[in-house]
Amino acid sequence: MPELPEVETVARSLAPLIGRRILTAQFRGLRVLRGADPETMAACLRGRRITGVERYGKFILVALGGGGYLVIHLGMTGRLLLGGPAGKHTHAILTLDRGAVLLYDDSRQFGLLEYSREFPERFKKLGPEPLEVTVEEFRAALRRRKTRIKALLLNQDFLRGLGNIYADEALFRAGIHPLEIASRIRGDRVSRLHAAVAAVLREAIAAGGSSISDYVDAQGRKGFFQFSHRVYQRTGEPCVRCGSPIRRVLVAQRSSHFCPRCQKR
DNA sequence: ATCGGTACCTGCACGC
DNA sequence: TGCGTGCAGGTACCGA
Repeated sequence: MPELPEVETVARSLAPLIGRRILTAQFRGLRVLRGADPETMAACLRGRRITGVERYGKFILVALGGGGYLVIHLGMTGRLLLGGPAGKHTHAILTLDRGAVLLYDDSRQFGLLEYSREFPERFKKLGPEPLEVTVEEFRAALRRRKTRIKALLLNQDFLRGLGNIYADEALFRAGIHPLEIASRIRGDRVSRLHAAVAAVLREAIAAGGSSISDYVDAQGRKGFFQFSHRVYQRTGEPCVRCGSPIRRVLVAQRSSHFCPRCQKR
């Protein structure tokens, strides 16, 4: 489900929580706590006021009054829902004042919930925000890497927030083959890729993200950027630009979709 | 230090 | 109906 545009949309949809106080926190599936003790976690949250909700890469950072953060990563199938009944895959239930309830659902349990007293240590190694990185920084970083460009775009230490959908879509827009070696992308192609990444992310945020199977924001609304995908999961369909059938290759064990004619190596 | 491969989990679509 | 296979928005960890 969640890459930068989806996480941004979810974070925005959590705005109604700002100013609310957490009354109780219950945990069921413990895997998403990654070994943390559920009682300790609940005690860290109980009685705290939510002072802000922001996105950092693909993470959601819920700031708590008096310091400290609830750090959330949605993994592949995580959902935050304001209200609604708890289901089979509900792993956390937070009750808040004025009757609000926040559920964390995650069927595959690749997501993460943690409490952090300080700005999270794990954030320090992440790369820049793709919507903030300058073309000069982007160029310099590309030059140092010998890996395939698709794998690099997925690497959160390079840029924080891109995932499989938007990496494929950005490469298509820039006319770059997913197997191209990063350091061999030079000149105009670098600026084209830099601009394509920003453009596809901005458009996707404006569309509320891509709802591939069951992604919804915290208020249950679907995104509609899936209707604007040009290559992602369009294997065999004609390229919107040249009509060639879209192909699929594995790069770093992830499906990569591209047009063999518009994206030559 | 970097890189690619594998593991982690559940659900779904598909062919038989 | 069921069974096996492959695939899915993610990251951590391992060894080369």
